[in-house]
Amino acid sequence: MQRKYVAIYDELASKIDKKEWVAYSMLPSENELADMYQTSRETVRKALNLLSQNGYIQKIQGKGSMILDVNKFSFPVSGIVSFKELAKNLQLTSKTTVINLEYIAKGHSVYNQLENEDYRIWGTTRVREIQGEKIILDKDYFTEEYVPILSETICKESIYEYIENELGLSIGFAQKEITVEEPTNEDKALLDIEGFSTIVVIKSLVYLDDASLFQYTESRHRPDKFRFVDFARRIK
Amino acid sequence: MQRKYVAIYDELASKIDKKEWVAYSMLPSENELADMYQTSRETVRKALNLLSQNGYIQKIQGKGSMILDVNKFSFPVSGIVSFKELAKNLQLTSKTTVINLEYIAKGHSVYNQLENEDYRIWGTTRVREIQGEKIILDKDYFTEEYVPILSETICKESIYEYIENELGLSIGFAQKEITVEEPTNEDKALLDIEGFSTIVVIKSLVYLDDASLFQYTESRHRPDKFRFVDFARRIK
DNA sequence: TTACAAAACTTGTATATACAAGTTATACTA
DNA sequence: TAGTATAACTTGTATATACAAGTTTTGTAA
Repeated sequence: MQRKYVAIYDELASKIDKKEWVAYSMLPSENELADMYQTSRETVRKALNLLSQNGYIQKIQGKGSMILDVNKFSFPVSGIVSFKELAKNLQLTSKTTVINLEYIAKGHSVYNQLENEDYRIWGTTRVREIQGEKIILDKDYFTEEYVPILSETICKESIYEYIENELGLSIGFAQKEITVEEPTNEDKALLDIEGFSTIVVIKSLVYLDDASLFQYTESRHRPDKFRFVDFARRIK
Repeated sequence: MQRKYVAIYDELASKIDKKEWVAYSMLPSENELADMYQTSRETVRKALNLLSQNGYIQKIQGKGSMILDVNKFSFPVSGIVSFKELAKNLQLTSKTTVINLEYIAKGHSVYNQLENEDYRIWGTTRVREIQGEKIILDKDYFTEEYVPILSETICKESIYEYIENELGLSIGFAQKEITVEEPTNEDKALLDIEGFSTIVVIKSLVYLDDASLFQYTESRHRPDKFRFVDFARRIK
């Protein structure tokens, strides 16, 4: 199915991103949009709810839908985004070096994190260079159940692209935790962090569409280059 | 209006929070829930969408809605939550000291942050103590337009409670940015951060339901006590 | 028993209608 | 002119129907 409401969402979001529709002005009314897209009001409302959830608009009863300034904090890094997408969006020169790619020995704590005993676990360590500086250390773990084969070439390119396009897996959601820790010896050896006494650590559990636990990741960032942007709605 | 779908959401969310319904099991089907609550399937689906957005369930086409483990990272601090709610939920002994409460002189950068020239701006600085340690420095700024009166008593209690219950303002959404900075002299003077060379800074722009910009906040945390938990869905 | 097809479930999308609730413009009255 | 009531908009909620699409169970045939 084409999914009309997603198509409408994409088109409206694109117009807001490209500033064809300027912030603080009003969207056409739901009935007007329904006419424009030759669809029903309910279908338009599904598209508008997506826009609202993602911080594009604020709906005001009786008045209409106001377009928000998505660039207030310049660039949102929230959600699940891969490093490659990120670097491309920010137009930075970036480079990925694969430090390590191997099966993790049984008994390692990731076997608990991934709640898995039956399958072996792939582990890979990668250094991310931005503008020539080694800024980020990514440690990713996958169960062999979902990712049977993993090569250095794939790790150097985009693992997410491989997983979604080649393996046909569909990523659903992630639980993330951000903390600040002291650098480990590995951090000090692999990253350019002279003079820094802390590291920002983002631990993620990533799940597929069918809610199966699939990946555990630790992304370790030099604090001066770390920035996390979030959009949150008040729960009523 | 009673808003059936919110009532259903609250009841289901509560059962999952209290673990009356256990993680990884399935919710009753949408038709069964519609029967149970004497309502239509569409109304049930609105409640389930809220659950899905907030990380309570994963919907799987053809199978049903799986209950997720909300306590995977133990406690979600995402969304817009006040310090008082937070401390209560975590059952910590906490104390708030009001350092400062005054009008901010024109020319200060918050007049730009709040995009305001016509009204004066309230500024308050507060220290948050947890388990006897001075951990968090909160600097809040409000325009006089929406908050005409602010007292030390209100700041010592909950400003949000005052704003929502007394002033009748309805908070809509917030844009947040998390970064790591060097401590200022003020941080060093007011917080227990001997031996720490970094501070986690959360800058927030808070908006009302009608999308009007209302508050600017800087919440400055000692890094060892900082923890941010997030739930993110993959945008398809 | 096994394999396959069909039926009976599940959630997903699209449409239509009705009325409630909030805002704004209009028209009327004093 | 000023104020007020009304009408005409806006979004919000609730319901019903139909069919698409994915999963599981059931029943039948080999």
